[in-house]
Amino acid sequence: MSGFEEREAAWIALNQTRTRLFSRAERALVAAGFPRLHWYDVLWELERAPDGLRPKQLEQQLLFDQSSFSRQVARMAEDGLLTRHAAAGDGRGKVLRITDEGRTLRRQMWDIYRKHIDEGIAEAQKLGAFAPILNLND
Amino acid sequence: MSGFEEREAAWIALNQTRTRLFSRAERALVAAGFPRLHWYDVLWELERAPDGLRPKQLEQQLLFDQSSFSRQVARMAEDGLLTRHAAAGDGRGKVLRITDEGRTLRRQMWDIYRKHIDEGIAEAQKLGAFAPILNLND
DNA sequence: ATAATTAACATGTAAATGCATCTAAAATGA
DNA sequence: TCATTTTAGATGCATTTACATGTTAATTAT
Repeated sequence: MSGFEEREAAWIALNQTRTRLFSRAERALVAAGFPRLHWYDVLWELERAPDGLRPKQLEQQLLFDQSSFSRQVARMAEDGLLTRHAAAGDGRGKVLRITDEGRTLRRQMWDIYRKHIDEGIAEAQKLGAFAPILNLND
Repeated sequence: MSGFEEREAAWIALNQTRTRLFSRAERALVAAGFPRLHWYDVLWELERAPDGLRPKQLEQQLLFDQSSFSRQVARMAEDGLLTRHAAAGDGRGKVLRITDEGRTLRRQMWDIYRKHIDEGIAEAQKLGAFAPILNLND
């Protein structure tokens, strides 16, 4: 049985580990002239959806603010990373699809992101950062 | 020995769990008329430092951007949550100290934050969200 | 000692965020 | 069917962010 303090400790560990890795990966991406990680997330979800996705759907999945996401999509469309078609059967909506350019960018970003995930998780492990999470299960 | 794909999976789990919990807690705080969680983080670090902290130190610990943190501190000072004294022995620097008002706000925010940590971690556990992290250790 | 470099923090500015609001199109229901 | 409500997405606007740069003080090198 894990008490409350263990959940707190697990959260702190979780949060610190993720923040550190995320921050380093973003810095590396920006330093290499690439966009930030939330661009990556959008590209990744779109790449996994061959039939495209509705903005609302993606926005909720990625926990974006609605208006921010609307503009995010506009920026990415302007950069040629995705297209916005009118949604068949729903005159209000759009369907987003990744472009070849988007796929290429995602792959390039992944090369950097992957390295940081590998290093960051390995380091966290070595530092025992996951111990509080493991402790939840006793 | 854990291979690379396991680190990826652990990262995805980590990231999703933290993002979800963080997002919910922030929504709840804002809905209750409180500031966002990075305000909380600053207050918490200051509360644990009876002699105060230098902005640079805090900024690096919390992985803030330098200029953003400078303005963040200015806002919090304006709201009476912390004070900025000249640093003894360093004419360039400041020392930040939490105020009583800051302590009160932190405690109020914690009541909400704590609940979300408890629920969020418990839910993640129930959903098996930590499995990929546990898998790292086989 | 003093000149050159580095460090701490602030600020100008352009871009991003998020709340409130708007428009147009479904869905609901009387 | 026609009026009401809800939903998808865009946009105006004030706040926030982050890069670049400025200012002042400490450190280092000559």
